[in-house]
Amino acid sequence: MTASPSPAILWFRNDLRLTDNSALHAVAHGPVLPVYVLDDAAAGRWAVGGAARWWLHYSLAALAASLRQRGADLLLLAGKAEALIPALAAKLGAAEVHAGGLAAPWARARDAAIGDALAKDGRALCLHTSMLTDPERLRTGQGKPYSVYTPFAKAVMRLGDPMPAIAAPDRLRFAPAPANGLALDALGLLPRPPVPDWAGGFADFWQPGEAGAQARLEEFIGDALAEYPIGRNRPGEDGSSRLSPHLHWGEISPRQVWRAVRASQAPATAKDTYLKEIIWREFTHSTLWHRPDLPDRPLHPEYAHFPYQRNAGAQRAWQQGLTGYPIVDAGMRQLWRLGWMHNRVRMIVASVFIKHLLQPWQDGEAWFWDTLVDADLANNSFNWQWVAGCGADASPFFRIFNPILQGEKFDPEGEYVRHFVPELAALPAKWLHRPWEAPANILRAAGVTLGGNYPLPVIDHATGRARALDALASMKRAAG
DNA sequence: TGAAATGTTGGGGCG
DNA sequence: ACGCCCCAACATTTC
Repeated sequence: MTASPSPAILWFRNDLRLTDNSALHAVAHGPVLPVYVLDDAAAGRWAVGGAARWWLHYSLAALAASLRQRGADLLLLAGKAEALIPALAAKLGAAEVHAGGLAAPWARARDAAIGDALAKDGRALCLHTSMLTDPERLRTGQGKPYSVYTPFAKAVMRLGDPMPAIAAPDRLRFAPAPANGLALDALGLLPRPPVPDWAGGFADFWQPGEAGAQARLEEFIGDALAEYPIGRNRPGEDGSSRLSPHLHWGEISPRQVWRAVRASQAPATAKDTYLKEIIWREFTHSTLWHRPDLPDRPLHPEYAHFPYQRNAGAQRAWQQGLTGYPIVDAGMRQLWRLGWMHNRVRMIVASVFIKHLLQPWQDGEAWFWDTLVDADLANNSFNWQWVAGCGADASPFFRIFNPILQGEKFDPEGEYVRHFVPELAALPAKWLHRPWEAPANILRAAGVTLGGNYPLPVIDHATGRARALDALASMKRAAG
C-alpha cells in the first residue's frame, strides 16, 4: 500500500481545455483540485473586457461540465489570486500549483509573487506553456529577441512541426475544495439589467468552449483553408478561421491547430499562409514578453510625441459605425454585434481611426479591448502599434489605407457592407463604397439620404490623408 | 499585409 | 512613311 499522493491544484487561466493541456497532464496522476480565479484587481486596466467576459462565462461553463464528466468540480473564486491561491494550497495541503503561463506583464508579476509566497511554505507554482516558441530561447544569431517578423517566421518554420497533442484524461481523481466556491452566475460576467443585452447576437455566431473550438477548426479546414490566401481577405465570405477567441482562451492550443492544418488535404501554399498567421501570434507574444510596455507606449519613442488630436465626437462616430465610410462602418458594427471583426477590416478601421481621424492608437486599443471576445493583450496592442507605425516591424505610417479602394478591392460586390450597414443595402455595387458620389436619382431609388439615414464621410479622404502626412512631418521636425 | 504621383513604353489614330 | 499625340498599361518613386 503506497501513501496517497498529495493533492495538486490545477489553476486554469487562459488554457480552458482538457486536451493538450500540459498543466493538467502534470497533475492527472493524483488527486487534483481545478480552480479558476477572476482577479480583476491584479489586471487593473487590462482586466477582462466586456465582450470577453461574455465568452469567459460560457467557456467556464463548458470547462466545468467536462471536468464534472471526469469526476471533478471546477472551483470558482473571485478576488486577489495572490492571496487566494497560496491560502487554498495551504488548506488543501497541496505541494504544487500547476498553471498555464501568461505573457501579460501584470500576470507575470503576480505569478512571481505567488511563486515566492508558495515557496515560503515549501510549495511551488509550476508554469506550463502552450506557445510554440519560448521567447527566452528563440533569439537571433546575435542573441537578441527578434524584432522583424520575416526572420522570426523563418526561425519558427525551421523548428519543424510541433509534437502531437496530449490526450485528455478519461477520469480525474478529485480533491474536493475545503472552501466554498461561487456559482458561475455569481462571477457577474454577463451583461445584466439595467445594462442592455449587447451580447444578444453573440450566441448565434459563437460556441465558446473546447468542443466549439474543435468544431470551428474542423469547419475551417474543411470549408475555407484551401482558399485561405484569397478568402482571408474577403470579409463578406466565411474565409477566415475565426479561431482567435478559442486560441485566446486556450480552448485549443496552437499545437493542435498547427498539426491539424498540416495533416489536411489543402494545398501547401494555403497551409503555409495560414500557419504564418499562427506565427504572427507567436511574434506578438514574444514581443510583449520582451517589451512589457507594448500595451501603453510606442516601441519607437519618437511616436510618444505624435500630434494626435483627441476628439470624443470623432471617436464616438467611429465606435458607432457612423463615419460615412461604408467598409469602416460595417466593421465597427460587426464588432458590436458579434464581438469580433474580420482581420482585413480591423486594419482598415484602425488606419482610419489613427490617420484620418488623428486619434491616439491607445484609445482604439482600449475600445477593441472592451468589445472583442478575442481581446488579447499581446495581439491587440502589437497590432495597434503596427498600424500606428510605431511598433515592431510596423507598417510605415505613410502607408495610409484608402477606405474606398480597400472596400472596392476586398468587398467588391458589397455583401459585407450590405449585411452590416442595411441602410445602404439597395445601392448598386458601383456606388456602395462611395455613396456621396452617387447620382441623386440612384440614392433616392436606394432610399439613401446622405446626412439623413446615412452620414457623409467624417473627413474627405484626400484631406484626411494630407493632414495625417502633415502630422507625421511635424513629429519628425520636432524629433529633429 | 498601400496609395498617389511620376516616369516609361508602345500601340494606334491621324495628318 | 513618318512624326506627333493620346493614353492605357506598367514600373518606379515618394509619402
